[in-house]
Amino acid sequence: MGDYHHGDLANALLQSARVVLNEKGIHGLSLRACAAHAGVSHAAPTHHFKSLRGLLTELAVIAYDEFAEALQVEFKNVAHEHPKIRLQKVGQAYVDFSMKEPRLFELMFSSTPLDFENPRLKNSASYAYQQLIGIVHPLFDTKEMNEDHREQTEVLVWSIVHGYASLLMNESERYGAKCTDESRRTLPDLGLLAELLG
Amino acid sequence: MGDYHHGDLANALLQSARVVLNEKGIHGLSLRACAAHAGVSHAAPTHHFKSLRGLLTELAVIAYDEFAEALQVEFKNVAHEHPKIRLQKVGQAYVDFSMKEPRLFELMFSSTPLDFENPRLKNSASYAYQQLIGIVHPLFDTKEMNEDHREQTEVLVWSIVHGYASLLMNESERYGAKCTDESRRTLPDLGLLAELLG
DNA sequence: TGTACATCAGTGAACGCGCGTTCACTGATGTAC
DNA sequence: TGTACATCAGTGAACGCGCGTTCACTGATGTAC
Repeated sequence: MGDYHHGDLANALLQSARVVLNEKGIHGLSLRACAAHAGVSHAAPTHHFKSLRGLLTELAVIAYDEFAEALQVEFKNVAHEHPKIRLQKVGQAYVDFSMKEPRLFELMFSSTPLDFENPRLKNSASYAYQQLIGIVHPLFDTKEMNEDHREQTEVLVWSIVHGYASLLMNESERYGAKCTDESRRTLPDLGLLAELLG
Repeated sequence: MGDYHHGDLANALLQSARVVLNEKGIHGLSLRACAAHAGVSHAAPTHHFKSLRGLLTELAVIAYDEFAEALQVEFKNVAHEHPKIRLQKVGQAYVDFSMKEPRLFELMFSSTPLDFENPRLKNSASYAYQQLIGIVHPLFDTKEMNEDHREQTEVLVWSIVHGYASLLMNESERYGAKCTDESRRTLPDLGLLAELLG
């Protein structure tokens, strides 16, 4: 049992952190809890992470990478669809991720104290953003729109899917998973907005 | 100084809670911190709030009420405008509130453990929601849309403004207030979406 | 108007809890010769 | 191939911190008579 020299405790701790995160939520996540789950003394994590914040930051890197990956996969799945369909489907993938990994989603987007100066986190976060925004670009091909308006439109699109995912998460956290039935999990047809605002 | 019998300590504690919330954030908010700020012994709050959760819930009621009030005021200001302008402006009021009171906004919408069984909170929260959604209704007058589609459209509109406010908050929390310059604080023209999606 | 007394609000000491952090330590590893 | 030794990873006891909660208490209030 003298498991001195774990080999890759840093990663083992991140795995444990993820489990603890899912079981107890962000506020139940502590260095000691991770150490306990990894079966290691509570002082061990300090050798690998400066602080809880450091560990959370590394976990957020994983979260953003998986998130970007999920968007990327869907992006490829719908490569040959009409741009509007692609937007709708990748938007749905965004929402799906928030439901499949609510705690990771929370970690990325709620006001958890992460170290956004960390270059790896910066990278992963902005890469994930690019995945989403990349979806909007093809839609512009047939439009005449100046650069400012393009940017604003991108942010609006991001706002829709992000807002929908956030509201859905609030709902399911507050009133239980019962509310998150199929119809709620489905991002409504964005064409409805064209109808309303047109 | 023997300030026995404060008179209205419950409200004083809520005021203090608000100050502490703004100064130290949600995670710095504790019953003891509120008591200290109110100049009262740390055991006093228990006489008025069952728990920290109870106090946060009461504070959230205030937050939702002020939020609804802000939307309501703007709603009246623009009563005679075209429905699309009204939507845009009330949406802007939503975003403005999130910038003016970021901590209250966080309290309402982040995964803070509030007691959503509390009838007063239920009331205030759903009332605030009605304020926003009420804005969308006039837009339907000239449209033919079935009930399902109306509901979905309402949620989409809510998602836009909520998502925009959330992303803005993330940005300013992470990178400081410098990023929240005027142009960012302004909700982009929703007509851009009609252009994109139409 | 005055006194007795029940009620209520706030006190302050104490409890146990989980936390991050520190520290001297110990045991495993791998390299130098 | 074998031995000495530096390095490194994990240990476990200890520290101080802020927290919510409890408890017997005390002082103010207001009502009954």
